[in-house]
Amino acid sequence: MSRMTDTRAALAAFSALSQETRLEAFRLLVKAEPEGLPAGEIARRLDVPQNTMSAHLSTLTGSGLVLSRREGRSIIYRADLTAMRGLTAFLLEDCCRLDRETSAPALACLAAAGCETDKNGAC
Amino acid sequence: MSRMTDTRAALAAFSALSQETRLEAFRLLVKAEPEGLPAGEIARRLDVPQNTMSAHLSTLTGSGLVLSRREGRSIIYRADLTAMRGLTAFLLEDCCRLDRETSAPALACLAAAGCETDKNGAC
DNA sequence: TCGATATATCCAGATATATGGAAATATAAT
DNA sequence: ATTATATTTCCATATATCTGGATATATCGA
Repeated sequence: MSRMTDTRAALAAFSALSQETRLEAFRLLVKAEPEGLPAGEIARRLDVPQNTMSAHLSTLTGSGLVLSRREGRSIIYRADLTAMRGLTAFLLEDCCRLDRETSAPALACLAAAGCETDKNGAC
Repeated sequence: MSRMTDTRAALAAFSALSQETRLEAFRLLVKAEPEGLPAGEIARRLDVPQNTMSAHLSTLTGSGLVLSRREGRSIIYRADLTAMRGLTAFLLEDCCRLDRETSAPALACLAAAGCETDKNGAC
């Protein structure tokens, strides 16, 4: 399920990214791939109280754009590039009116253009 | 200025697309390219009161994703595919960490993959 | 077990957004 | 001029979101 199948997921993703702190956090996490970052570190870097940041991270996680795992006392957050790719595909299918069959190679094309690839070869 | 240069524009765009009625309206407008649709028609198709729709269209216009022009008594709304492309590029630069120079051909690549092209050959 | 660290949850006030009735504006036709 | 049409603006209410203090939970080390 790497594709944003319904509007629901897209709405959640857009909503998550429509808040400054969350957008910054997400960009931070994308840059921090694939290691990810602990919640406290994110809060510190963005200079936001930890509980406020925690609420935002929860929103990001709920939107599907971010994943988390516990590691000792820390909780490590990671950007979910697959979901990100899905959101981009959703946008492309609207913007460029690409259908599913066409957008798949289009995304592969982006991968070829230099972006990070996962095990499936997509960006 | 076809590129989403700062976070401001991206935030406004994400915010505009994070509401169901607006997302539907935007998708409708993308499909209606390049003719566009009058406000009333959009309201009718989405079954939303015209003043409510007007407020949403105003938000979309303010975000830069949608353009409008008066035509007689009607006001015709159109999706701004250039802005749309900018938003996609913003996403790609985060997701795939493409820089400006790389994302340009990547977008052209998408155009080649079958999407609509404008006079500059981008999708 | 106790204290320290990392994070989440609870809660409430502040702020922003969504919604739609009523009235205003702009254009067109008669 | 008057009336009909298309849309916006005004305004108030309802709803959702943001924020951060206080507190709870979970894990680790001594």
